[in-house]
Amino acid sequence: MSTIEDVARRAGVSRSTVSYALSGKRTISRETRERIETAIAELRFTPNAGARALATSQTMVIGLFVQFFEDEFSPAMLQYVLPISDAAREAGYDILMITEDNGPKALERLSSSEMVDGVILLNVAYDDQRLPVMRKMRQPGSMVGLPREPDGFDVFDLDFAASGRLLMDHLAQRGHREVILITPREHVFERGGAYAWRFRDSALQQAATYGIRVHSFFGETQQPAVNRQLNEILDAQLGSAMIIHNDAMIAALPSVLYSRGIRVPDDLSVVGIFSEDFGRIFSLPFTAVETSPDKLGRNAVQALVRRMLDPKDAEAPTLEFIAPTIMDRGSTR
Amino acid sequence: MSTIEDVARRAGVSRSTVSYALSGKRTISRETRERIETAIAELRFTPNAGARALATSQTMVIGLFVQFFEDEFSPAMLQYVLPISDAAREAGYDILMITEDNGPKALERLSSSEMVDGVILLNVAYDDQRLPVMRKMRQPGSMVGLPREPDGFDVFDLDFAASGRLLMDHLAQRGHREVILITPREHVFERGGAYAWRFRDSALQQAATYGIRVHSFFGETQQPAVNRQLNEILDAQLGSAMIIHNDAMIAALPSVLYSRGIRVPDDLSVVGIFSEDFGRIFSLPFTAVETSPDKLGRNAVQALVRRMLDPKDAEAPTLEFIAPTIMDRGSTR
DNA sequence: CTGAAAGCGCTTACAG
DNA sequence: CTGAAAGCGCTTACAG
Repeated sequence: MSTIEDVARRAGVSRSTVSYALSGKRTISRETRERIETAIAELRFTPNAGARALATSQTMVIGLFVQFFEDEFSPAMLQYVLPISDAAREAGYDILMITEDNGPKALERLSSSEMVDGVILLNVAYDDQRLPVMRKMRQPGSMVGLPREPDGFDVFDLDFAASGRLLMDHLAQRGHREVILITPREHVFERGGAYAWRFRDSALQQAATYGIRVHSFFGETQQPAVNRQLNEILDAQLGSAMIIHNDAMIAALPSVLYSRGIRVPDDLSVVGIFSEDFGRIFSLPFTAVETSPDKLGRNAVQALVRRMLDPKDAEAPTLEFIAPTIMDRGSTR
Repeated sequence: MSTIEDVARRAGVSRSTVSYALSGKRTISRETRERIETAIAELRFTPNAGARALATSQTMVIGLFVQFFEDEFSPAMLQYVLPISDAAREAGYDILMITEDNGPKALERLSSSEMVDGVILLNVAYDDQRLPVMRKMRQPGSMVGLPREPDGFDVFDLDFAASGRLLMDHLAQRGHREVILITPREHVFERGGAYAWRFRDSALQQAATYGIRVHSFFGETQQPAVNRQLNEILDAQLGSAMIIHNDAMIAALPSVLYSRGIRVPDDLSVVGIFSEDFGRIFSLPFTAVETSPDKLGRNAVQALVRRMLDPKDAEAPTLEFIAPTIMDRGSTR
């Protein structure tokens, strides 16, 4: 690997001139610039990242914290990770991916060793243990998921409350008076997955205004429990429509419906909340609120990049709830 | 952020002594060591990663190259990424995740800027464009997937040839004489996904030794084409058993079978090749060869760590094919 | 058992 | 328009 010194010698200039040619931070005569450029090309020179980080206090790396919970359905995570990685690269950043169980400790380590210029937290919980660490570190952070005290950070999430209302409206308009609601597992509520109760509570409230009766269940996330529970719920014949806010349950639903000979929407109306990608992978024929993981991920990167570029800029942190949209796949009547 | 200088001053020693206390590379008197340790704790000191990398020429970061192809089913990728990330952390390394389309360019960039100590390539193709870059760089690499010329690298993959034979044996033993084989998409063969033909060709060859007739199809990977094709194939009633080497097709199969009233194994025997995790996520009730993505990922990390620790050690690169094992889920008779 | 100093490869005020 | 030099925060021979 050649260094900036090698380039300078070859081009017959000083190291500083090469550096400035690279950064464009001062004007270089055309002739000198060309000599430098050919030297760089011939030597295949790329600045050493560690040296540059040391000199500039910038690593051009973003720490991405991915959490996997037993009580959640893992395939959904990739839909956030890929757009984030792409958006980061477009902005000139690489992604250091952290999957450690001990998030706070890992955050502390990345921050104090200055390995990253900023971090993105995925799947943030209401009383997320990583938040206290975030408040103390000098690097900015943005997050997907709503914490109890979002102040000071750029927070992005789907508007789950509006989503719950929207789906209930959808069913109310079609005359449904008794609805089955399947939520995430109870444990998700307990450990502070705010999306779970934000969606459920608003759906229940909206149902009340319509006088709709709701039968609510905590859904399972692992087979064979998922199929067993779906069958039990269908056996009970509790309503003319179902709202499913649970990836594992809705992924398993088509085969259960088939096996029971239940036709959608003729025998039962079904709506859900999942991303277009997820729907395609699992061939889900259900009308649903689009969860837009790509948009959430890209927004998180964008906000973070703005803060990393201009740490002084105390521009008010954004708390952005993406408005839900319904993708009608014809599964209601 | 405090530096080693701050620690040294507070402990009343020199910077070098602090550094040696940290690395344990020379004996420090008990008293001095304790003063240093308390100073480190009080200041919450963590060595600056960039400075350390510059001084040692080691970043303690592994570059992980993840490729997503249109012709493949994406949810499977996570099963490799997570075990790799965990194994890397256990060995003291962080993961820089690269998802760029232009793999060779990204590899060049990481290597020449010395951002990583080594790389892992996932989903390697037969004539992978990243290989030529790998040969020129000074960092070691290991890979999952079989390239045309694996020499010089640590390569790990499932033994797909043995897998094809194993499944054909399984069906032959149960008396099947006419078998449907569904492979990856044709495009996977064309772009050099060696796992595709290694599996198919050995299955066909083994069938020939038994005198079994095989109807082979390139499977689709996107809905609604997947369901349509499955229905066409089932309509044709070509055999008493199916071998499916295609994640999207086998994930969609249960609902198609249900909708047609085909019972497994009474009406049709089905075997596949997928990981336990994948089977659980998609609730697949099919006997299958276990693809062991976690083992492959961990082995790749292990081999890479060995080489990173001891670059001189020209120990012969390993080409390891993991022996397939069948997980019997009772879907054959 | 410990310290002073060189060096890793950059960037950027300071000077001309 | 360009160069010499200090400095970023570590590690590690060299010396004692």
